[in-house]
Amino acid sequence: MKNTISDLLTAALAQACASGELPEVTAPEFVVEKTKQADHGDLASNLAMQLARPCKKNPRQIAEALVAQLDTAGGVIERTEIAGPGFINFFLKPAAWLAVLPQILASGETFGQGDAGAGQKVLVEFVSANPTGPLHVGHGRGAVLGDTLARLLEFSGFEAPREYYLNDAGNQMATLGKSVLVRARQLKGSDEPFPDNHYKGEYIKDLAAELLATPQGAGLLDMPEAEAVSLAADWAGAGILTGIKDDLAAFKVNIQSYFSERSLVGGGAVERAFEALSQRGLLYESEGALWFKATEFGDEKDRVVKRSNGEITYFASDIAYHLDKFNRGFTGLIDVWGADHHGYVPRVKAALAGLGREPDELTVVLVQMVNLLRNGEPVAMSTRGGEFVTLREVVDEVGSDSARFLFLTRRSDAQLDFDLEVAKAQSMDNPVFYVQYAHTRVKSILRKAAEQGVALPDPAATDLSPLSGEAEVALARRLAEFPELVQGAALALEPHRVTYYLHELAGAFHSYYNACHVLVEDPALSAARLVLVLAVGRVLANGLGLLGVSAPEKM
RNA sequence: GCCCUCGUAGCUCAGCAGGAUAGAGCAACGGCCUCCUAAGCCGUAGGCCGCCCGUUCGAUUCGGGCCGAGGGCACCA
Repeated sequence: MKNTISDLLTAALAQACASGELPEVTAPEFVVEKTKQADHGDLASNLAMQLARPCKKNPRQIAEALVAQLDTAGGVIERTEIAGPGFINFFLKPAAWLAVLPQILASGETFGQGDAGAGQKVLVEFVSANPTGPLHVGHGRGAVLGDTLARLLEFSGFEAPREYYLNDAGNQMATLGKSVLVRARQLKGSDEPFPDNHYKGEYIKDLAAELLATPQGAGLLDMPEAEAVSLAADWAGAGILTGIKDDLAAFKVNIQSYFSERSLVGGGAVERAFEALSQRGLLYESEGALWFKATEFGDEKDRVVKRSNGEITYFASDIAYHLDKFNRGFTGLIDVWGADHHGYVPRVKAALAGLGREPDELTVVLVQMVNLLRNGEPVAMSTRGGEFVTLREVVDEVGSDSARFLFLTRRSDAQLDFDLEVAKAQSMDNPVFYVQYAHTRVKSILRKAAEQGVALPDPAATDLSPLSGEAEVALARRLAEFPELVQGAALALEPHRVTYYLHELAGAFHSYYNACHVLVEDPALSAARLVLVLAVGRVLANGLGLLGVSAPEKM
C-alpha cells in the first residue's frame, strides 16, 4: 500500500514538473508512512517538505501542486488533505484495506514472505558455546535470536543456514579433560584437591563416573597423564556436545552444521589464512610471537595470531574460520555473540579487511545478558562455583514457547529480565499466552461456526463491504502491514519487532472480539467477519511460526 | 585512561530510514460475563524522552560535550 502511494506521488511529481507547475527537480528521498492519528488519514507523506529546498517554494504550495496531479482514478484513495507544515495526508477507501483479506487467505502460510534477499546466501552463526558444559540461559537467548533471525531471513528470500562453531581445540578442552580426570581420581579415593580455574560443575563428576564405567575409560588412571587428559577431554567433549544438541532440539533450534575448530587447524586452513595475510605484508614477528597488523584497519592495537610458545590463538582460527565461510560462497555473514565479546568486533573486522573483504560483509549481532528471576528475586548463579541454571532446566520448567517468546521481547542489545514465574503464568503478565490466546479464539469461533452448521466462506467470493466498522478496517490495515514488518525485522536483524507486532495485533483482535460478535444472524455480515477472523488467525499463526512458537487450537 | 552499548510513565520496555498532540504491558483506581473461552475487554491517572550545545522548516531519533549505568580493553577462549 505504501508503495502504491509512493508510486502515485512520484508520478504526480513528474507531471507537475512536466507541466511547469514545479521546477525540474530530481525526486528527493521521501517517506510514506502510516499516521499516528486517525484525523491525519491512513498514510502521510513528507514529499512536499522534502521538495521545499530544491524547488525554493513553500511546502504547502508544492503539496497543492502535487495533489492536483495525483491520479486518484486507481480507486484506493478516497481523499487527500494538506496539513501542518506540508504533509500530504491520504484517506484511503476501506475497500483498499479489506482487499488484503482474501490475499492473506490465498497465500496461507506464505503470506508475509518477501524476496528482499533475492536468494543471497548468508550464514547465521550462533550459540557456538564451548563444549565444556551444558548451555545456560544466556546461550538460550542467543540460540533463539540466531534461530529466529535465520527463519526471518529465509522468509524474506535469503538462504540462511545456521551454524555452530565448535571450539574443540585449544586449552579449554585440556582443562575439561583435566577436570574430568581429577574427579575420576577423587572417585577412586584420591584426596588431591580440585584445581582452581577448572570446571567445577556437578556434571563433571557425573561424566567422570560414566567414563570410568566404560571399557575405554577403565584404564584411565593407569595411563600417562597426557594420554588420560586427552582421552577424558575427547570423551567428555563428545558427551557434552550430545547434550547440547539435545537441549537445542528441545528448544526447537535447528542447526544445520557444526563447524569444528580442530578441523580448521588440522586441515591447514589457519596456515593458509596466515599465507593470505602474509602476502599482503600484514604479519610480522615480534617478541617471539607472530602479529597481525590490525591497527592498519582501525583496531586499537596489533594482535597476536601465534604465541611465542608456538600455539595459535583463538583469533587466528577465527580468521581462518571466517575466511572459510566466504570460501563457501556466502555473501553475508551474521555472527551472534555475547555482548561481553563486543570488544572483539573491530579485531575480526580488521582481519576481514586484511583478507581483502569488506568489513560490512560481517554483521555481529550482540546479545546482552539474561537476569534470571523468580518472583522478582534474582536466582543465584555463580559460574565460579559451577552453579548455574541450565537452559534445559528453564525449558523444562516453562516450556519452549514461553521461553522463546520472552527471549524475543527485548532488543537483543538490551539486558533482559527473565522471570520464571512470569514465564509460567497463564495471565496477562505473560505476553506469549496473550498472543496464543488470540489465536485460540479464532479457532474457537471456527469450531462454533462448524457446530452451528455455518459454512466457511470463500474469501475471494465474499462481499467484504459489510466490514464497515472502524475496528474492522483498522484490523485489516494492521494485517496488511505484516509483510513489510517482517521484511523490516529481517533486514534490520531485529526479531523483537515481530513479537511486538503480534502483541499489538492480538490486542486489537481481543478488543474486536469483545466488541463484535462474528457469528451473527445476517449471513452476509457473518461471512465477511469470518473472512476477517480467518485472516487474523492466519497472520497470528505465520508470525508465531516465524518465532518458532506454536499457534494452539485450544488453551 | 581509552573504546562499545544504554539513560523514554512508579516498574519493565517499544518508538520502524528525523516529522504533526511520545506508545504498550505491569503496578494503582473505576467499570463489563444469562452472549463465539473473562488466560479477555472498556475507562481514569501517570512524562523537562538524563543535561547542555549544534545541524534542520522540524530532533526522543542525527553530531559534539557533560552526567549516570553496564560491559570491554591478554601471547584467555
